[in-house]
Amino acid sequence: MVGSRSLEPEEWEFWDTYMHAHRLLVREMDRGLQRDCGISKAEYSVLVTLWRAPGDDMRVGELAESLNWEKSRVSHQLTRMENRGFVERTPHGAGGRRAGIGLTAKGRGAVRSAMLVHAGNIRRYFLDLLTPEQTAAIGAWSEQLIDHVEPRPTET
Amino acid sequence: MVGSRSLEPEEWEFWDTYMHAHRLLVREMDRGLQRDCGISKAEYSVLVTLWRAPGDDMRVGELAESLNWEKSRVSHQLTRMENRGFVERTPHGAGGRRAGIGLTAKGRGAVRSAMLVHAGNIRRYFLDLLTPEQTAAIGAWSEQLIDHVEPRPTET
DNA sequence: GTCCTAGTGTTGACGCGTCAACTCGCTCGG
DNA sequence: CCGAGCGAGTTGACGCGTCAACACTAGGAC
Repeated sequence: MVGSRSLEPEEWEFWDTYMHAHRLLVREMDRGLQRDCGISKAEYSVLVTLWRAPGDDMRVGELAESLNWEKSRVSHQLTRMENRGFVERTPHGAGGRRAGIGLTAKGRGAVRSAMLVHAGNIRRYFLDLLTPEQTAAIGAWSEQLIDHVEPRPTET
Repeated sequence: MVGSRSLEPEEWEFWDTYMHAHRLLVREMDRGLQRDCGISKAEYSVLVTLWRAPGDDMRVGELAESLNWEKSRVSHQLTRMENRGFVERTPHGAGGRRAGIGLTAKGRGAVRSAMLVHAGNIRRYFLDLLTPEQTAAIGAWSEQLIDHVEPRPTET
């Protein structure tokens, strides 16, 4: 497996084409969110996760777990979003420890419109461009890759 | 807003799964390059592009064009890579040409090993996991998406 | 009690990426 | 000649993301 022999030209090209397509897809999705809602993809992820949270506030660790992000990344992101007024850290832990993360009213408003915009863009730039066979192929491949890299028995 | 009707649950899930898979793929590719060659994906792209360049040095604009990057991004990247000793900006002042970009010996060495490592990882994390039908589907989709977003007859 | 360790969250340094503003040298119109 | 404008390249500010290091609390072990 460490054969590391080089790829055939058409394999390189296939890889490049796929990566290029994905980059464009992500770029358009990001720009749509930014342009229409004024939020970034990272902010979107946090907002949606908090919005779907059962209780009113989450802990940083839960957020990190749920997003599959590192805690430090969550913390940095929360700092930025707190400055923008989307979330607030409630100092509600035992002994003055900051623990709870909650959406502000502004955050709740943002997430509502963002989900609509995002859904539309997923349709426009992704779902609508796929034939059923391509959908099946990409779905199967995605699951297989996830299983391969991160063997986690989340079988559906 | 546009049509913006929300997505069906299985559409959301399809999107999430695909994005998750792609994130894992990119992460593994990046880590492999970083671990085995000590270079980042961005550095890899620049190194390979310079290595494949016809002459001995390129201009920033050509590099940007070739990589499909913004010039400022190229410039920032070159600054970092110059500090690391992979490339050099040759003051080429006469005739309106300002700076040529060339690989150093270290850069040439790095690109050689990086391409092998990268090729192996593309195989391991991408090509080997695809059935021929999936390959065909992803290839077709990629080209269609590129055409959709960036209507440019890039025949590669 | 003190020390050790584990868990949780934060911070700093740094690379990556975008956008806007800037410099520099050239060319062209007056 | 002068300056407006253009194209090439750079820089700065800022957000995103990772890694390593740093609190701080809690729970034992002794």
